[in-house]
Amino acid sequence: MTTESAPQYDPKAVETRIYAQWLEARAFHAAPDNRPPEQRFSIVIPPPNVTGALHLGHAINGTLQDVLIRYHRMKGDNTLWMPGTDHAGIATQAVVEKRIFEEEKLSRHDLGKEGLVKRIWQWKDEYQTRIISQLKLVGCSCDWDRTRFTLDDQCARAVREAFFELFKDGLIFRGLRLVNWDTQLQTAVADDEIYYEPVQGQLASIRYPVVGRRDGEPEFLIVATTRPETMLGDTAVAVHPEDLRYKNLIGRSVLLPLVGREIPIIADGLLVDPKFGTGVVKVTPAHDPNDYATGQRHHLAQINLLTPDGRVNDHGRGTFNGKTYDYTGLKFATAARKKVLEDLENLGLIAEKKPHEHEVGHSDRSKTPIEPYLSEQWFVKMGDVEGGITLADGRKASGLAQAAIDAVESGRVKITPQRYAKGYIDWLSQKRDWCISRQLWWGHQIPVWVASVHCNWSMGEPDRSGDALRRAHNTVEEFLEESGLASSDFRVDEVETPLQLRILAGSARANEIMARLANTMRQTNRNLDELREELPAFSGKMLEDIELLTPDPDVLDTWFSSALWPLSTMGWPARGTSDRAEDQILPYFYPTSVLSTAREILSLWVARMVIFGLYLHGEVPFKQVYIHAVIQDGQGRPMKKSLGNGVDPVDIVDSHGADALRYTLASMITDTQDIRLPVVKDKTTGRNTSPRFDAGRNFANKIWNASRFILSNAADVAVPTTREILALIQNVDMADRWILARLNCTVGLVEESIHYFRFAPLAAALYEFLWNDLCDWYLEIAKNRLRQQDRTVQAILLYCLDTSLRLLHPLMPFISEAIWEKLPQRTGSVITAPFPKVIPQLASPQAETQLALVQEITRKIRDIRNQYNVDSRKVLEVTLQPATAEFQLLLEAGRGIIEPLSGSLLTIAVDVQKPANAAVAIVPNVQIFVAGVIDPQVEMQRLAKRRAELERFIAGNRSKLANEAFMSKAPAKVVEGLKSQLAQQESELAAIAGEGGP
RNA sequence: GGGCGAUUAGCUCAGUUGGUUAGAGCGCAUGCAUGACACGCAUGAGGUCACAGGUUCGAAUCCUGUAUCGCCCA
Repeated sequence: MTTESAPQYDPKAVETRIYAQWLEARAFHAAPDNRPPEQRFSIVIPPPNVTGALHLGHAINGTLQDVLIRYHRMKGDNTLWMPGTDHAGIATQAVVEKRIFEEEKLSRHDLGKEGLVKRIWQWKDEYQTRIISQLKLVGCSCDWDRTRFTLDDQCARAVREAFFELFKDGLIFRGLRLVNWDTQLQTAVADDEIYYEPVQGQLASIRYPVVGRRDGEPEFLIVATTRPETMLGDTAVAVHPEDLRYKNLIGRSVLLPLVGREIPIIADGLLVDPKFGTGVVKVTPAHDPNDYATGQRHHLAQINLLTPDGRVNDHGRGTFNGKTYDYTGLKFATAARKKVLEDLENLGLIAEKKPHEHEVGHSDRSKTPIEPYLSEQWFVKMGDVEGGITLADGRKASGLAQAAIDAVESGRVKITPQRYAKGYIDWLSQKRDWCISRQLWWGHQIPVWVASVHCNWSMGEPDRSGDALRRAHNTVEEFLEESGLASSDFRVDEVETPLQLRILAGSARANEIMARLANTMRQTNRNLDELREELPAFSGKMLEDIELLTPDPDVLDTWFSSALWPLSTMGWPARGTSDRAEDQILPYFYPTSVLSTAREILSLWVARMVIFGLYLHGEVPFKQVYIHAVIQDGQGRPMKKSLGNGVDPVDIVDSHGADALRYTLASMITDTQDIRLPVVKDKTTGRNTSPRFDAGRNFANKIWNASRFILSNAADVAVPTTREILALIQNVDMADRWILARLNCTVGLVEESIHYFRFAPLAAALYEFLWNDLCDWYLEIAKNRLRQQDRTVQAILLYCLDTSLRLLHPLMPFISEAIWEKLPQRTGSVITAPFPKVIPQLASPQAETQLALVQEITRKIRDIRNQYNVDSRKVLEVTLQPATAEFQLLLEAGRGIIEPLSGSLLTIAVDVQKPANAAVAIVPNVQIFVAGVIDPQVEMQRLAKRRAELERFIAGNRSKLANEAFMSKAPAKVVEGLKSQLAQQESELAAIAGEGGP
């Protein structure tokens, strides 16, 4: 033990060492044991993307989770914090591609799929290491032994199983739908990966000739569009059914310029606003979401004009007025648009062109404009299903989305703050199918294989019901069974286009076998011997019937694996069948206790975890969702790389220490949705920081010094037990009683704050007790008594310190451990010390009232000293005149506090005379006279100010008490309070008047 | 367009079911090298609780509307 520690707390000197000690002690590791469910606590970390390093938002969430985790660990719960990272499909691929292009001028096509994926794995290794080391620097006590990655084997197994289960039950399907298409990365992207930007464009009005025009009818219908190139794919024009201008034309048709296609004039009240523009709208089902919906309503053809890389395909040509127009190969929204406009202009079919600003969706990853694109994708069916669905626990639900809605509405999952539940439910209520396929290289391959039936014998029999497919089907099943797979490992069905079978690999082994087989079949010179070696049962018969076996080229949306995170990290689909304790974590720790995350992924991630949890495992993934506030800079802008306003948590750990970072962040986290952190550039390091973190550093330093003081004054005393303290308080003075009551109160506040996720009040409770109560008052009171080696004070101080360190530990783990080590006769680590409990016998409202009076008197005397500029070393002669003998006793008891802390010598008496030339102050029931400092003018001012205040209060209170409505309706307690307050104010005023004040 | 949130001291924010004189930290002012701490101590100044109505004996708090800023979903 060392008591000669430095006068300034140096986080660098202890943090690394202490973290290593915790790891060494395996303090973060959790394994199932026989504790009952109510004594288990688990959190799965929202896995940070391996895209890049952590930012302050991660530090906030890491801090909050660690507070909960450390608290529950100390409470004696079996506590698991499951860590890991997310492969973040499109984001990571885009970042790595961009980096490789910048540094080596190589595209993904130059590297090839294998080459690129290898490079991304390198990137992932680097960033995962970095992310984990950052979390460690912040002090996070995750069970690192269990660290998972969404693309590792265990997670991949869960993904395959989940896909298989959903598919089997008809909840995954393939369909031709309009998706958001990134023409640069050439993949579908999710709605949340799109940002909208105003673009200065042009609104062109185009004339479509009416076919078979009759007298009195217009020659043209005029449509306005900002995307004229899409007209090539128009399959209708729409008017409002009630629009008298066009009523007669409904059911007729127009001739599509340039293309020469006759397209119908339809009536649609949803698409068309008759008051807007000409009241005629072109309909391009394959290139606009609203038009797509219209097309569905009216069974219109969908003509896709795009190639995957964003050029016009073969549909982009036609003949009009005897002339051929061809746009194939042109970039859709640029070159094709220009040429379409030119050609229309030449034909005299442009009625008007005017500038028009509109919002254009851009891909968040490639920054290029998004095109709505009609393509074949995989979807999870979110809506209600006829006959309902069966969840893994046997319960029924009308559909996946509905199951997740029910979970929140029934309270099985609680969302805090509650207002966010609405957004969750609203989003799910749309029950929109979830597009889960992405045309990327980085991600989970969709566990589906497509077998093309051999042409030799299928010729002439291309119908679905034909023998050919049935035979192929049987062959595949036979083969798979011969390969040693159970029928539960795969599924062959979904005959989609003639002569193709889909084979779903539902297990790792099935997937592996399919890959081997596909590989063999791809070879021109099929080396069957090699395959036979591995699969002895392989007869070769398959090759007669199946021509080609190819993997589905797509990967899964990242959120698919993220949605499985609570399950996959705990080993699902293994359900703890083995005897090894390590395999039992799913039944033991699932459902988890809390999920802490930011609001932006409430629907994308949280809702989907609930869906998969219920559907695949029959249980919600977490009982509580806590949505934390989002950090912004001082101007309320999000912290962004492009704005250069981000603060790196590692920089703050470096400059202020992890505890200061954690404390400061927690102190800012309230129920509001945003928190602002003024950001400044540090002049010496050039890095972004914030003066706000000084608060945390100062607090840590205060704790350090208070501890130093206590330990140096009680070095040879053991920390008393609660029992010893309870014996002691039978015979202690008011300050001792008071500080223990305050400590006890703080325990309650801390527990309550953590329980309700109120992190700012948690930080405030710790601060107020340690700084205000303990340091500012009790330590000062104790100083004299310590000089006399007062054993009671020593014991109480050590008891307070010990309890405080435990209370502090969840929020400020390093410093609490560093000081804990110095506690006399203490063994072990604070990380596993029992968390303090509220002890009713320690509460003492009486001591709190008594000390409040003593503090008030002390402050009044200090105030007078200050106002009169009396040297701090000069001892003041002060007379206290209590209202009653009872108060006289109280003041006598407080003498030992007031005198040293105000630098005064007290005379206390009920019937004392006010000394001449004394400054006066009044607190309830006590008059204070400070002798020998009077300056009539200053005194006059002091009293006048107070008198004015009093008169205002008194007037207000009197009028309230005179108000009959108030007296009859206000609760008695309030009236009583007001009356006694008024009495005090009146007596104080009288006292001031008695002084001959103004 | 729909939903949600914010507006309280110079700055960043508390203020739990309406009830005594609206609080904190930083900053500011004054004084202080005091045997834990100047990353400190003591004291103080500083507020028409965005605005306008309403409910109530009583409103920062509840209701309605307005303004400004922001977020989420389309």
